[in-house]
Parts: sequence; structure tokens; C-alpha cells
Amino acid sequence: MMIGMKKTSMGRQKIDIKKIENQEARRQVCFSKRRTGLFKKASDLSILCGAEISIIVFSPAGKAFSFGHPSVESVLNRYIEAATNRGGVTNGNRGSLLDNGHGLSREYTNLAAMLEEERRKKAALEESDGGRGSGWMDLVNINIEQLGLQELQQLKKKMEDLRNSLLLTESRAPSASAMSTTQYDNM
Amino acid sequence: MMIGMKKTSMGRQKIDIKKIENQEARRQVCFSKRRTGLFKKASDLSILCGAEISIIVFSPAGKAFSFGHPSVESVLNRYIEAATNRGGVTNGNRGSLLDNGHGLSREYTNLAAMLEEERRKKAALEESDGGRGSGWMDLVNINIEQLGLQELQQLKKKMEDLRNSLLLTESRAPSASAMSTTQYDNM
DNA sequence: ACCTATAAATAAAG
DNA sequence: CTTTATTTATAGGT
Repeated sequence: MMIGMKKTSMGRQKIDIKKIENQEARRQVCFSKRRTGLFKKASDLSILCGAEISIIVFSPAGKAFSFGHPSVESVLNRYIEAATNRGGVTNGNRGSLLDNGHGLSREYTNLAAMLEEERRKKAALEESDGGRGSGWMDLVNINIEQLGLQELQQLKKKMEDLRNSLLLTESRAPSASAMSTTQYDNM
Repeated sequence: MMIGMKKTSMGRQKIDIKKIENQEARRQVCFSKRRTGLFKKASDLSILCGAEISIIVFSPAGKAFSFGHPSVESVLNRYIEAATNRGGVTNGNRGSLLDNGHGLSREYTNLAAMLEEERRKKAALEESDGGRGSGWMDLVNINIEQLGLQELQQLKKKMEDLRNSLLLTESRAPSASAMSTTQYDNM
């Protein structure tokens, strides 16, 4: 830089890592730039080290963006599988459902409680249906309290398989990295 | 820096973004450093902009690491919900199952096909069971081909709800950011 | 794990 | 979107 030349920019300023509030524009710009940077870093990491990565981001406005290598779905599948095979994950997040480190009886309790809760939800749902339902759903209505641990585990696996086939089916030809800017309607 | 002082480091070197091979140690170090950096960037973004973020990373060795704000599970739930409500997502990834942009009849076809496949899987599973099963699973055995679109959609939703309650239940008290280094056994 | 020199990301402004 | 000045991330070495 030449001596005596006036600065034409104040350059990058240091900012505190705390929520940007009451500056809609500044926050939006920051989000866009940093989301781009984050996805770039993820891409670099996956290429350099051959790591599999999935990132999902919701903007403050509620738009969803995602990055995945080889794909979001394949990584989520692998994660869910790993968690399932382990019987749970311990990831440091407070309130994580997939809470590991319990014995079988505890797992049984949790499973039964969860299914019980689901049964309540379903009942409420069908009630709100105003009795218009054809009743076919009752076919899935198992008397959960009667089931043993092994059966609960089988049901769990079955539901996981079903969910996988419905939502998270293995992706095909996932050899390259992919970036995406999926946008749902603002929610 | 003092004049005449010898450089004690060659500083950061420029590297190409291509897979590091045949240098196990270098790749491992790179992975650790960059994973840390990636999670830091994600944390900064979530704090600065109030964004919700979930990151799942599998190391080349197969270890899983995750970051989530407010939690991995809550963001995955929101993502799956958003995809479900839309009837699918369009995320640029090749082979994505949640492929949107089709009419209802096409969705029906896909759903029926998926459930059909699931039926086959289940049959195979029960066969490998050697007939030891108590048969309770048949209660869930619906004649899928007979169902209409609306019923398939209800079944889909039901299965999603069940899966959510089994694996991705809403996390409690997820007000703060969380970093985690979940480790499964190498796979 | 820690250090240093340099590459890369990015805040503010145009 | 582009430029610029500065902060931040990190490759290689110890």
C-alpha cells in the first residue's frame, strides 16, 4: 500500500458472536454469506477427507437449506441406522430422545411409554376426524401394553423400516457432492 | 517481526481441494481440525442469525459426529415435517426419494410401490424368522393394494408419527446450542 | 497439543 | 454483485 494513500475501506470489522437484532438487512446478509461459507467448508472437508456430511439449516425466516455428501438422505439413513443399532445415541444435546446407557428394562419402559404416547396421539387424531374414518386404521391398533420386549423391538424395527422406505430410501448413484438451496414456503 | 530473525514456520500452505490419499496421519489431522472449524462456523451462524442447524459427519473411519442447534433431533424433525407437508422436497441431490413436482396420481404410484416393497421386505424378514413369530405382526399387515390415495396418505402420516415418537421425539428444553462428538464403534 | 506464517473468509461500504 | 481491509482458519512443523 502506498504511503499517504487514504484507506478506501474500513475493512472487515470484528464482531461479537451474539444475536444480531433490530438490523434485518445486516442479519440477512450475514446469514447468506455465512451459510455459503459453511457449505463450502463442508464441501472441502468431504472432498479432502472422504467424509460423509449432512447439513440442514433453517433461516430465521424459516426457509430450509441443505447440503449433503453423498446426499442428505444417505447420511441421515446412516445416522439413524447407527443410532438404532446402538439402541440410542449420546450426543450431548439436552433432552435427546435417543438416550443411551440404559439397561434393557429401561429401554423397554421407554419404548412402551413412547408407544403409549403415540396411541394417545392417534386416538386424539381420530377423534378430531369426527368419526369420518373408515376404521381401517384400527388394523394397526395393537394392544401395546400386552407386548413383550422382543416384540416391541420388532415393532420398532418394522416401523423404522417402513419409515425408511417412505421417507429415507437409499439414494441411488450418490457419488458426487451436492449443494442445495431447498426452499419451502415461509412457515 | 525483528529484522534478520529466521522464520520459525513456513506458515499455512495452500493446498488443492482434492482427496488426501496415502497419508493417513495428515488426513486424520485435517479432518479433526476442519470438523472443529466447521462446527464453530455453524455455532456462530446459529447464534448470530438465530438459525436452526443440524450437522452430521462421518469420519473416513466411520465415526459419527454431530452438531445441533437447538438440537439435531429437533432440526431433523422440522426438516422431515417440512418435506412431508410439501409432499416431498426438491433439494438438488441426485436420487432423492422425496422427489416433488409430481401429480397426485404419481404420488399414489410411488407410495403404493414403496409400501409394496416394504411388504416384500417384511415377508422376507418373517420367513427368515423360521416361523417362530407369534403372528402378532400380521395385525399390521394391511392389504395395501386395496387402499386409496387418501388412506395411503393417512398411513404414511401415521407411520411418520410413529417413527417420530420412536426416534425423533421433540426435544425438551432445547434453548442453547450444543456440540457433540458422538462416537459409534467403527463400522 | 501448541506455534507461526500464510491462506481464506468476511464486515462494511460502493 | 464487487472491492478492500481486517479478522479468522489452518498447513506444516515441533
